[in-house]
Amino acid sequence: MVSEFMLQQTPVARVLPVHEQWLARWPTPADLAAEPTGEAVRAWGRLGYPRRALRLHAAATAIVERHGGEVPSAYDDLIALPGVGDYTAAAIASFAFGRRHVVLDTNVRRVFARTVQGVEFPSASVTKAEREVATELLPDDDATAATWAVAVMELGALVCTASNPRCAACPVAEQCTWRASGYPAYDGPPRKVQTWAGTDRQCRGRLLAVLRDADGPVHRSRLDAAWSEEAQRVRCLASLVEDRLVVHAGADTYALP
DNA sequence: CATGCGTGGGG
DNA sequence: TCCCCAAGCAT
Repeated sequence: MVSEFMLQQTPVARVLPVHEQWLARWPTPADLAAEPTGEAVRAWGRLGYPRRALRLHAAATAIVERHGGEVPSAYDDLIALPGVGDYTAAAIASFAFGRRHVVLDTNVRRVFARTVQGVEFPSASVTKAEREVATELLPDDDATAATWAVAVMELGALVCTASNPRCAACPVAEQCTWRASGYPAYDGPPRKVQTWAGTDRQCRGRLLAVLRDADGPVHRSRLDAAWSEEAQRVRCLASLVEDRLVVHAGADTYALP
């Protein structure tokens, strides 16, 4: 569950060391739930999207309150937890508990887009037809379905990659529609790339990094020095407070919660 | 359904 | 150098 939260939009290589330290410090949900949320934010480090740290902490708290401290195995219980959506609920139920679920992440979607649909990339959002294909291909029994889910996902992550796929090493290359049709280039709507320089997201990251790297509360002037554009800085600090990633500690000081 | 939300590595 | 991302979620 911890790894799934961390892997939501963050590459595996960057997750590994943080995941290891996290589990050494908080081996159970109760251990994490007993800490202030700010400790989770600090331990999250530079994985990005720090709201995931708050959600993981909130999920740990909910697990203690609603499930006796044990991570639930049922999809419906999992998806009811903060920060757990369809993918994460299915992944935990399947990978950790061996249940039969359609695990549909970006890697799996790409594998099916190529092998079944014959296109280079899947659509921007999951379609009904796409989910039906994934459901139909899923093996019937729990154990085989769970193995299938992790196998297809690894295939997408390691072989059927977004760029420079290693088709020579692909076990289903002979069955791949995209390959059979001569690797037609992607011709859908342009895939959106998120801007970064000068955005609120960058500003928030800078501000939070100051607090993360400090031992205790920091003076407003330290935050002022981290971002020169005042209106944006003020707006972003307010949004961080609103998001509970930062608290107003004193008259002119801020801290992690 | 589109948008906002971090970060640093690789092509 | 610069661009494109990488195992989503909540709103």
